[in-house]
Amino acid sequence: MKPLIHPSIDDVTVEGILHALSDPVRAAIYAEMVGSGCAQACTAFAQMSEREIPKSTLSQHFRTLREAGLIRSERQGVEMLNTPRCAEIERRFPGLLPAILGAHRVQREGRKPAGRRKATAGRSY
Amino acid sequence: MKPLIHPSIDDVTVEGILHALSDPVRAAIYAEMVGSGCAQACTAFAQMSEREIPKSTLSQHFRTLREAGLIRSERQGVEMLNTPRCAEIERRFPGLLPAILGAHRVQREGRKPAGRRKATAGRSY
DNA sequence: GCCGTAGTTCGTAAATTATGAACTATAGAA
DNA sequence: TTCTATAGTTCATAATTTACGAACTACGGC
Repeated sequence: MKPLIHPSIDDVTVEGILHALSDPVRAAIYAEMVGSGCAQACTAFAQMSEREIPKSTLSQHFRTLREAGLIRSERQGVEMLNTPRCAEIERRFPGLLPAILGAHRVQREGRKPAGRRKATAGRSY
Repeated sequence: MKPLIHPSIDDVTVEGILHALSDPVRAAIYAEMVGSGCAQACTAFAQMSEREIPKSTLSQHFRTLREAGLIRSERQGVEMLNTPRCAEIERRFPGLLPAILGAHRVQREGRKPAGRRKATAGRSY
């Protein structure tokens, strides 16, 4: 097994991030990961988009997220724990992730009459 | 010539926007277009990325931007005038475009000691 | 060692993207 | 009106990327 590739934060590019998050499955995975707060195994996302996602595909999605610098993956026993690299990215591209995640949220919630999402100061992904 | 497709703002998706702007050429075109303030013809961007971009490719890039809802293209005499749909998108996905353009700027300017970019209130793409 | 779980890698089919060549639309001569 | 040049689009196809099943690797019990 080749060692996993985690780009240094300075090598993370906007293109890479946008590309990674332009796929609905990866966006959902990432949003869920950020939302839950704690590290999660890949399997946790197999049943994400109505249809079961094949594990080889899922593996590629995680690789894309990882190589875009969005997440860090660490083997923990038999499974792989993934954690978002929010803080680092926020330092490099201030406001980018909150804006993207916020937009995805707007889209999911579909133009609701009045959103219950106040603009809390600080990290409000 | 088929009539150009401009999605209604409600059909614009985050995925579409991210995908469109995840290409460096398109991102550069869009940034330039937003920066300049005025409508511009496609040809204006032929010499964008060091290497001359073939016009068929350029045409596809504009189509992608257009169908993602990022720009509006109108024939004006022999050429095509393109204008960004910033205001509409800002209303649908508040903060998304400024964040992306800002991040692209950070990347271009490459970690400068102190940026000369104050956080002006209002539209500061 | 053997088994089960969790992921990765490989090979190939399917989908996207890039680009030259041919075409369309428009403006301004001749 | 026809000719010519400019600006873009469309088409066909080559190159690149993505999806996913099958085979493989890694780890933790038993």
